[in-house]
Amino acid sequence: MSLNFRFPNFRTISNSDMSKTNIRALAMQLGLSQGTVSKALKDSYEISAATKKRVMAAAKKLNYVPNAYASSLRKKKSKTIAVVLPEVADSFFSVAINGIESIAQQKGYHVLIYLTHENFAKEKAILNELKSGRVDGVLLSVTRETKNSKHIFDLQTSGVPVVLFDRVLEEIKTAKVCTNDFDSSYIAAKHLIERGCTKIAYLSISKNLAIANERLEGYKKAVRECGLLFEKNFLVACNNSENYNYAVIKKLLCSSNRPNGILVSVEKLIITTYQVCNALQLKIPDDVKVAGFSIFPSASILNPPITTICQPAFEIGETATSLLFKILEKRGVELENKKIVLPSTLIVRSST
Amino acid sequence: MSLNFRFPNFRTISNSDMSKTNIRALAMQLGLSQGTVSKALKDSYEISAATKKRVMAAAKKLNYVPNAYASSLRKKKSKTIAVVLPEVADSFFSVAINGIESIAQQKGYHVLIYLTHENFAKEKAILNELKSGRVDGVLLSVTRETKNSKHIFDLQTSGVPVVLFDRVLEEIKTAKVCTNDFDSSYIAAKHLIERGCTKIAYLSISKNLAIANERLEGYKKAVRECGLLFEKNFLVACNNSENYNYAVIKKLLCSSNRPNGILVSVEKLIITTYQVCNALQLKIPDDVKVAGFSIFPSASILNPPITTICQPAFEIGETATSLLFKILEKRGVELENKKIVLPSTLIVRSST
DNA sequence: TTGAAAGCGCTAACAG
DNA sequence: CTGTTAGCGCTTTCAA
Repeated sequence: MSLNFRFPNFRTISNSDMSKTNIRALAMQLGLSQGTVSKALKDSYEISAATKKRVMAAAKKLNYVPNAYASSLRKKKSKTIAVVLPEVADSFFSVAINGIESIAQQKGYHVLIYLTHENFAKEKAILNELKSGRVDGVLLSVTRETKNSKHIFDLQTSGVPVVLFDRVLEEIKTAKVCTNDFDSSYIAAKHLIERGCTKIAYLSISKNLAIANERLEGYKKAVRECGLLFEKNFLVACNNSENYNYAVIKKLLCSSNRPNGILVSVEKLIITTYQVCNALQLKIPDDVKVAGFSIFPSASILNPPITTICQPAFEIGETATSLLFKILEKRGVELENKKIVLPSTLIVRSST
Repeated sequence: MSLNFRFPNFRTISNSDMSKTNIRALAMQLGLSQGTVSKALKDSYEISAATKKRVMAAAKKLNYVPNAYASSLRKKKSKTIAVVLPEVADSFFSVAINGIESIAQQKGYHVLIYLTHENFAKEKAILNELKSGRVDGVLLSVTRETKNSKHIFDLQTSGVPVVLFDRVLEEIKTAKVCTNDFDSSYIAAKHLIERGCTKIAYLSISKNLAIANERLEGYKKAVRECGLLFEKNFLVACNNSENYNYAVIKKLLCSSNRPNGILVSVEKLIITTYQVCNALQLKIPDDVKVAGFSIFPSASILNPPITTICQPAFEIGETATSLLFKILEKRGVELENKKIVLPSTLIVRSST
């Protein structure tokens, strides 16, 4: 008569059969209860050292990995956050994601990523889905179409904290992290003026976005202060279409009253601007000086190297994520409505 | 005596109380069973049109969003995939993520993102965690340190399909999507030779990565075929440190036997190469011609515009994801070990 | 120090 | 067509 017969629950521990080991199987193998195993695995003080050791060893041997969703369901915590943003093929956002991921990984959190592609309806649908308990919190940078914030409010109301970054919305009561858009735009415009620009155009991307307006206002302030003439055609509204943007920038630079300075409010448009200048044989910086918001790694090897307002993208991502965790850890009720501003830096290069 | 008293389960439908509505609450409000509500919500043929309508209306009114994890737990499907890759602040990967996300969103799947930062131990830990049932499948691009593939095999064995993209591992039996690294490297090297380069250096990033070796071999073949002399110092092993890379490239270009052509195997190193050339006052393409693997959006406005081997990053992401879904939908057992090669294109610009 | 039992919210088989 | 029931795998009282 074998030992196995006497203790039918004690089977030789082996990982040869391919069924996914769950805590019940593990407990059976060990001749312990699920509860005990569960506690042992999380190193609970209630469990004896010997048992813990045995449990850990068996878990390792059987390659036991606890089911994430069972645990989430039970604990009502998902250890997951969502990042919702317009675009990832953009230096700013991809570096920001890096910052976000680094903090999340450090905290043992998982990161879900959702791209809105600047589509408000999609943003709404995504945030609505996130009420499902899938995530403990959300990091959001809104689309350029987002005016209304009800969808965000609803998500918060359903118990999911939201932290806004970069493209923030003032009206939402929560922590926000962004850069000093107004000031840095002002500084950049001033810089163009100092370098001799008398007619400065501004390339914008959105009428709704607070940060776009901040940048616009910073530019306007500088222009106004210096008493420069301001033609209405100097304000160029760009959008998501490269062809369209190329056309309007070309029109700007072909006009009889051509600007001699351009402030570009967003990275993508810098490329278009350079391309138009090349096509029109306009020399930067001689014919027209260009500065722009960007964190191009290639800024220094462009032709010519471009003066940039460099945003602290990584830090913005990190900070927003840390803030979110503070809220999740309930250490941060007082963080509601806190706005953290991480300054950009003007890096002067030969384009101005 | 009120109706409410007679039918205590019938409360007026309202969303005023803040408790998160679950299916039970919804069912109670409606005076139906959970099962019926569940079926009605998924438009089951078993349920009458009238009931469906009533249920849908109430769900909407109460802002009911089903708990994702309860449902995942029950169905043993997470509707989630993971993307595991070295880096996101890199044009190639960020565009690939775009492709991935677009297909996933279309299929109603969620995307978890994990960065390994070229760290093999991290890759192992991440893949191990993904045995938790958190995801239905994984898209993986390995670190440059990854030699061993046991961790991947283990994940597959635990029932999670893995599709490799870009940085693939031949030994793993699964679907793979990459570009024609060997051929395009060969073509680029040939191009340099046609443009008059007689001494071509190659900047590499990893000894393990299959794709790095493919690129290297393509280069070698071209050099060999054309009978060019091959100095061992023309093979420059770069790594993750910008300073180090700058130093070795500088050394290369300062050597008495300076190459007059450089093939750069990875985007980041292009910037360093340009910077070194600028610092040394070497003229591209006169003193040295440069071509590189890259999908820089700014390639055309560099000084000079750089000849690139342009990888179909978006399509690689899309294709890998579609393949993964085929496998998940069990339509793809025969896809095991299928390798899809999406060709890169050489875009000749003034750097050569 | 360990075990038993209840239940997170949902789905799916089976009954009615 | 609708209801009942039994779990998915885990954690957490509470009892022993």
